[in-house]
Amino acid sequence: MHPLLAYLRRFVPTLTEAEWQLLAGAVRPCHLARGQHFVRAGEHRPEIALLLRGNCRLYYLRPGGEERTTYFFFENHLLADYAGCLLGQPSQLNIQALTEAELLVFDYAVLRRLYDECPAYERFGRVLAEYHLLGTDARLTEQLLLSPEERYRALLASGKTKILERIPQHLVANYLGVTPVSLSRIRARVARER
Amino acid sequence: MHPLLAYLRRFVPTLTEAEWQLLAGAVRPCHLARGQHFVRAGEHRPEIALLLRGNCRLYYLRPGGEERTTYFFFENHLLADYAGCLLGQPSQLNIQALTEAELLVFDYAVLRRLYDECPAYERFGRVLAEYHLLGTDARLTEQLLLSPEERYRALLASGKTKILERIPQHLVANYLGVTPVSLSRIRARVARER
DNA sequence: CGCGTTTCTTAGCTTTTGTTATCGTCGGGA
DNA sequence: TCCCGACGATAACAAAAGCTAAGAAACGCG
Repeated sequence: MHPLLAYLRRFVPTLTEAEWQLLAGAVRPCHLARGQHFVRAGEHRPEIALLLRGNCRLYYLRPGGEERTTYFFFENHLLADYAGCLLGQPSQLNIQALTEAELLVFDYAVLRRLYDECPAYERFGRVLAEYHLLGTDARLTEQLLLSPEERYRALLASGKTKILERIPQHLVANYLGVTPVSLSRIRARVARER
Repeated sequence: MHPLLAYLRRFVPTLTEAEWQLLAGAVRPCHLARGQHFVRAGEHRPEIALLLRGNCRLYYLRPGGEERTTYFFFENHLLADYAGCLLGQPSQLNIQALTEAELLVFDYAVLRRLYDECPAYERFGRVLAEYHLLGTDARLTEQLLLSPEERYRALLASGKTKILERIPQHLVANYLGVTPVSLSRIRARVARER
């Protein structure tokens, strides 16, 4: 099965072949070299991409030019400047390939039109937004409820081993909301007590 | 105009009177006394409420029984255990009235059925989730990018004066992810330098 | 009006984090 | 093979936050 169709059906199991064809023609492959950007702050890039292979990071530039990585993308996840798509504004964020990456890309405008023309896609849009809202909300709650050390332990305990296995530690530190030095100390503390 | 209809039309301007009638019959008023809960952790309460008057807080219970407030609701905002509605699970969170409050309530099951039966409501569900996702995402980003003092300054600079004017400071501290004592020090620092 | 609760500030002390810098290791590229 | 850059651990110091406690001010309620 086409990987994007499989992705859509995870959210809308009833999506028919005919409905899929409404989007299929707009999909094009895309390759990113390691270090290459999918979108940079200031650009407007109203495109949605399914990551087939490799991984990417989402980061912001702080005043002074310092980078802060807040999210990671792995195989079979969507990546996009979602806020930029919804608001029609330039991106605030940067998405960059951490490894070579293969994508399937389509214009947000196509999906937006399908929202009007086909209820199955409107449903997809709803369920997708709901799904991401749950994830973002859980992560915000974790930030507000847990200390840095507790957040690191929670990451250890959670199923997200891909982050710890495949992402450089100083980026994981950003993701947890601490400095790389601090995460190194936390790791030493946690390791010591076992 | 009925306040809930006005709310729906902020997200779906084309909603017709006939479509509104599909939901209108399921809506009932609800009153909360100061301190009373709309939902408590452990309960399942698959209901959506529009807050007409008063304000409420959303908080979690940490191990040990300590409360951590992470969100505030004001007039003309929806409140619900959204995750519990979507997942059909008991609530992880608590929503409590900080003042006397007037609500309009309807069952999530009704909205869920309208998703299937009426495209206008499916659209409402999508746009609502997208809107909340943008807000939650912005707040998560703020947590990851800004220091506590920067977050307080950002709250001062943002339009959310209602939070600072109408919410006790120790709850605002929770909302910003710091202790009440620490927020008091931050305020002293910020005030000193002007 | 008076009393008690809530709210906020301040202080002293401890713990953690941020900052800067150094060092060792690893890996890719010339 | 050599060199340079990226990555991570560690140390020393400064800054900030957490914790506990005490006191002042504001508020609600009887």
